Amino acid sequence: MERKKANIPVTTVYRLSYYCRALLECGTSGFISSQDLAKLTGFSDALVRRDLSYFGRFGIPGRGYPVSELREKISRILGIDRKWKVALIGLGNLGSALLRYKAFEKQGFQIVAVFDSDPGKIGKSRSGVEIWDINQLEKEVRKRQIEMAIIAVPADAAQEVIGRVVGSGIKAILNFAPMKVKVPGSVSLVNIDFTVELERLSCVATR
Amino acid sequence: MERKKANIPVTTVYRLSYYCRALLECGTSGFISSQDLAKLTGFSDALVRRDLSYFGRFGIPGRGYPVSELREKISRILGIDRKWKVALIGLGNLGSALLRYKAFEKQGFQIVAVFDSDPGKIGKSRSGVEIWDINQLEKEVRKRQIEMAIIAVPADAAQEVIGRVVGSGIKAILNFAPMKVKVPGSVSLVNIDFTVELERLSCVATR
DNA sequence: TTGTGTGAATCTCTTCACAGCT
DNA sequence: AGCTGTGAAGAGATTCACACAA
Repeated sequence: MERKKANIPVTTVYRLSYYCRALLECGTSGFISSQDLAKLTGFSDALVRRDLSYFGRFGIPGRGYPVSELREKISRILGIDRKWKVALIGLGNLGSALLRYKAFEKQGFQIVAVFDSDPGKIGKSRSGVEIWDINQLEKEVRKRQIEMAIIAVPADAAQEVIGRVVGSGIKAILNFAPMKVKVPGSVSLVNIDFTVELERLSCVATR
Repeated sequence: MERKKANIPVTTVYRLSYYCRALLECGTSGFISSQDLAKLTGFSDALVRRDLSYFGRFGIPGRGYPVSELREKISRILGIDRKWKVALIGLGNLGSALLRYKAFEKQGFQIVAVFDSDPGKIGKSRSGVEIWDINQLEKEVRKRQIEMAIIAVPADAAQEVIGRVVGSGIKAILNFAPMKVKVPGSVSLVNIDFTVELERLSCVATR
């Protein structure tokens, strides 16, 4: 295990995504300076250098960072230098939209199974993916080696569903349910809460 | 204008949403302590008190915070003590899901017009909301007094669309397009970027 | 006695500024 | 000359701890 990330700001990880995205627009051309990468992403050049320095010394003084190499390094750090098999849980409005959302697949996040509790949906398939009863979760996760779950169920079902997901051995959860769910420390959880973001917007717009 | 918010951490605003949500589960019962509110939300009690203290002295030593009153105060601060008229821009997968998503309406965010560039959609209506040509944006915003926009268009269209939205006089934008867009300082912008969040998850899960 | 509100300490993140590498 | 990598300073956010109000 080469990786040991002690004091890396959470905000750094978040910015890495933007660096990576910006680098995709730089072709494979030779080098890019922290200043240029800063301009492309809207952060400061010092911050770019600091962020990258947490993971090694990728730059060459007087030149900058080698574009392709840096992109690969960041991809590796972000864990997107490979495919992730993902279970989508909840096939309501949002779940259906996420299933059809092509950007996930393009980034290497493949939805390989959908789970729902509606008997009218179970057994069918959508966008080429089979829909399973949530009771089959553990079995399918094992069989298909699913490593990540996207939760798109109503708030009142979220905690129970997440309990099952954790029980199935999945260690990475993206939760869209507007609800503070609890998971063990060994499980990574990222929340996307539309309502909270809307309220944040409404708050800053109200000042 | 009573409001003047100098040094309030951005994170505080975000937590207010969670406090508000937790308070909804407390009925109208008398008082709640910072400790109890902390337990309900997962933050520390000192943080709860600090957060609330930015906006006034709502608590009573020895008792706690009056539940209903606090809920009202926070709603006012968040700007959700009223209705917001919202334009949805982009009626693809995500846009359609957002239009049907009931939680927005329930929180007082009413989608009163949809805009798209697809001639096949323009002029029709969905979920009881009319679909307009994006060229009609300025006119409709004025006519309906729309104050907020939700952007659900592809990344490559986002900056142009947001330019138009800003031009129409809207001062609050929730952007789902995976793209760092620029807006003038007078406009509030909140981004929800699925890909960035997925990568963040993949990163922390990879360590 | 209980629990708020808040200075002071601590911890975390960002910027400054520059030595040193190319 | 140009740009990285990084100590040190600065800014920001959180926790500590306690005076004081009910």
